[in-house]
Amino acid sequence: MTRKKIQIKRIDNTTARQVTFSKRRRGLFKKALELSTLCDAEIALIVFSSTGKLFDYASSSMQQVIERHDLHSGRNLDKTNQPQSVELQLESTTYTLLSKEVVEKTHELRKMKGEELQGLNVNELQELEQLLDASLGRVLETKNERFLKEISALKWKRDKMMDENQQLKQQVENLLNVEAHLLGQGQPSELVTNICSSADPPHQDLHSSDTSLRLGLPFPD
Amino acid sequence: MTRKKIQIKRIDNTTARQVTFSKRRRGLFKKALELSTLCDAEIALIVFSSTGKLFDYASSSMQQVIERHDLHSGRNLDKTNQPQSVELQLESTTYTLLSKEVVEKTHELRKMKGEELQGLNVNELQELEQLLDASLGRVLETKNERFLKEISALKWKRDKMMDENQQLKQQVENLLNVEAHLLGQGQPSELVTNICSSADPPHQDLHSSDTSLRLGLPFPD
DNA sequence: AACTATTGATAAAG
DNA sequence: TCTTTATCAATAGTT
Repeated sequence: MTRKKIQIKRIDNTTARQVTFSKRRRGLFKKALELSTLCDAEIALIVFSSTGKLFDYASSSMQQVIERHDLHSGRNLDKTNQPQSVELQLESTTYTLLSKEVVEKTHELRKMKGEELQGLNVNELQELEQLLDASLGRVLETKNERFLKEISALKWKRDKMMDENQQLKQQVENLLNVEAHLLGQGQPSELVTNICSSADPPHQDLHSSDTSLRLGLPFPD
Repeated sequence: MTRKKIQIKRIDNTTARQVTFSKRRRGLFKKALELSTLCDAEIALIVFSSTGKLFDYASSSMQQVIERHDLHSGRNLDKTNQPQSVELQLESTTYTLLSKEVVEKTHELRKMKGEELQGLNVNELQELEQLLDASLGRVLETKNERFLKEISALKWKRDKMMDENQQLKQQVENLLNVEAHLLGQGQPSELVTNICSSADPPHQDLHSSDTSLRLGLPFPD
């Protein structure tokens, strides 16, 4: 479909899979809407992501489309007799699966937090170590990016402020010159000298802003 | 979408509508199949043409997907009356909770694996870093314990073997003495000297067993 | 999240 | 309905 043709088979990389899911899901729902609009069709679309999140669309009402579908599939094993047992069976199956998933993910999380290492052999510990190390690396990298970004932003702001200061100083000087001229004096007043020197930052500050003091805090601006 | 762009609104011409329906329906089903395959999603698609003909697709089973969808939408708008509604309501609630838990844990796991860091601010990254660091520390500690344990066990075994060796050597010597006595010789034979020296480990081996070569492998004994 | 080079889908025509 | 073809749309890979 684009930069390269892809095989239609499960995408192993989790991130790539989620990105593709997001893109294609939108496309699919758009197509469903277009078909129902263009051709006056009644459509229901149900999608569960691999993480279990639900997305759905129905041109009319979901319940209506499903009932119409049930009628078509010759399923009139209706509601009043013993059908609920089948129904409940299905529900409990789904429920059981979900429960197992929760249990499994909980254990995995505990292992990743180093809280449940007893059951692991040395090989598994080694693997976990590598996983955590890689993860930590990514976290540090991301944090680093944020810091560098913040530093750039602050430097830019600082430079801008310095420029503005320069202009303001110039303005003040000009105004003082006018004042001096009006008063018939050749020297600027004491007051002015003080203002200028206190507004002028030391030069070494160019490479050591106070950003370092804020590391770890969310962007304070 | 081709020879000319079209408006997404009902196609009035019946023939054209049917032609478009046919083409787009195929496309839609293809996309649904691709999405479920590529992204491991559970999908159900129901389409009724304007003439009332049914087309459907489900990645697993239609009933299963519909069931799951019903549970998600926390429906108790059931079929008969409202007797089971209390029961189903409870199940729905539990189901919803479980589903949310799965989604939540999935995300947490992805964060811990460093695969989903975009949504985190610097503070959260910092916390995650600490968590991973602590976890990594515990894993390393556990691994260390295992290694030390293995080393102790091996040292103990080695010492035991050395003792046994010593005893055996003594035995051999005694036997040789007996032999020498029987043969009327005062010196032990060449053979014995060789055996003793090759069985005697060098002293520095006390502190460098071959355990290091097995680091990372499960207890080889 | 935005971009873009490519592949894919499809409107119109036969 | 099928095929062809000119175009428009979706999206995989990349940044």
